[in-house]
Amino acid sequence: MEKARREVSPRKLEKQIALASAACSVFGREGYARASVDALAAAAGVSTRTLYNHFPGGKADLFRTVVTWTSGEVREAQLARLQALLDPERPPHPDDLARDLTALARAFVGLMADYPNHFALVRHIHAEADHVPPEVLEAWKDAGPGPVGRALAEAMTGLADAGLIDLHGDAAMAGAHFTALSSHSIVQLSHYGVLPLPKEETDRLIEGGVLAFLRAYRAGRA
Amino acid sequence: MEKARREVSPRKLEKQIALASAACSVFGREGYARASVDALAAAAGVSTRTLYNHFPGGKADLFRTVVTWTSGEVREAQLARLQALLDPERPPHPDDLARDLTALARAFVGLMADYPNHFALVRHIHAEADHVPPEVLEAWKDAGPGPVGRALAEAMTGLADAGLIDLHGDAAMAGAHFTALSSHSIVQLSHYGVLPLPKEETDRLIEGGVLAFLRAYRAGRA
DNA sequence: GGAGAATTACAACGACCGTTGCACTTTCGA
DNA sequence: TCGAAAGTGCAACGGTCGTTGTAATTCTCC
Repeated sequence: MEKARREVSPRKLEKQIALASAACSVFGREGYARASVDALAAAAGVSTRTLYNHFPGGKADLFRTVVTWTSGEVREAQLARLQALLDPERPPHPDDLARDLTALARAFVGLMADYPNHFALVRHIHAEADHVPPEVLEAWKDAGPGPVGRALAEAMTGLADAGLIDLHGDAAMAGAHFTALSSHSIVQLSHYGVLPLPKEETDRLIEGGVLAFLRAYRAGRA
Repeated sequence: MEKARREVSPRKLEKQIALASAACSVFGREGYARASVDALAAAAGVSTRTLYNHFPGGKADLFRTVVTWTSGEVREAQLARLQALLDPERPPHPDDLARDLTALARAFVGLMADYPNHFALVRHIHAEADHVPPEVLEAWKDAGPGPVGRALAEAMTGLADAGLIDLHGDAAMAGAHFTALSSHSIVQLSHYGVLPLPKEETDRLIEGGVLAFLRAYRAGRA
């Protein structure tokens, strides 16, 4: 958490991170309305009063912090995986394209299991979009889906430049179709990662999605 | 609403429908936790007390009823559109395949605009899956996504039998890929239909999705 | 060890909520 | 027209919640 909420001593930062981390779990599980301040404080092993000392704005203030913080965390993880598996500078060998794309899809889907609190929180943001302050919504979009979508579009452009795929005129759409095909069914069936889908089923859906993507976007077709 | 909650007089039924319809709007906008019983009653133009007369179980009872009722409504609408646009008995002419699939995708996306309350409610169900009684979750799945997914798979099988598409071994997955490609981006960008996406952009995304689907599934390819 | 900051426990407040009981009024069919 | 069924307004209950104040306690670092 490189961006401190308010320029403060390292000791305060530690507690604030503990609070934000615990709050992410509670907000994700309960949602904003149901999450009581007492529960938020207890989850961080902290008295209610110190929560208000660190976040003068109370529950809303903490929520705002949590959203931007966790969104940044997950974005970094996602960008790292994308960079590692599909570096635009070093396109894969044609024979490895399917394998690499499958690995990328698996990595994306795996994020839901690695950051369940974050994605639970995002689901609540989606549902309560009307009640979330617009600035928070913007912060989330800027910290999460925005950069990732752009990076994925870049990666697709890289693959196209290497002659591996045909963008059919729209790199962003190709990226969106990749995530749609590789994650839509899994998100649907696993209730956004809540229900544990059998691993073999997950693999089958991912592989099917990647194959469909390649049929639609592999270079050298009609 | 052919299935009456409890076998009752027509007069009661009318009020119960009014209550359920209004409650769908309130629950969708506020979520379960935030929706107050007073607000639910007021939205139906009814006193709090009569709400409890019709739904002895109170808020939870009303919520249960609303979920199954609206899910059934939307399912019927969706099945009707699917039947009208892609009757398995009468497959389209090959030249019309792209046009018909585009129309179907447009119809599916249009549902979100036609039943905004329902989809808002579904979003809340997704987010609060932990707090929704399992029976309600099951009722929703049985009344909504389940039959629609099966019908779509059937339609895909029909297209394959007519030699129009190649299922690549899995009709259900083909159907899932169709909905993924045609709706994923729009759902994402429009925040589940909350933000009004420009019509031209919607059309562009739908058309792109259908074209990608056809590249992946049209018959007579490698 | 002691100054000063940080944290705690505790009580209290006003507000809202879900639910119920009761007496009263409206509605509607026979 | 009458009588039962349905609906209403109101008050009240126990409960939870967000938030704040205060005084006592713990921790950290010089």
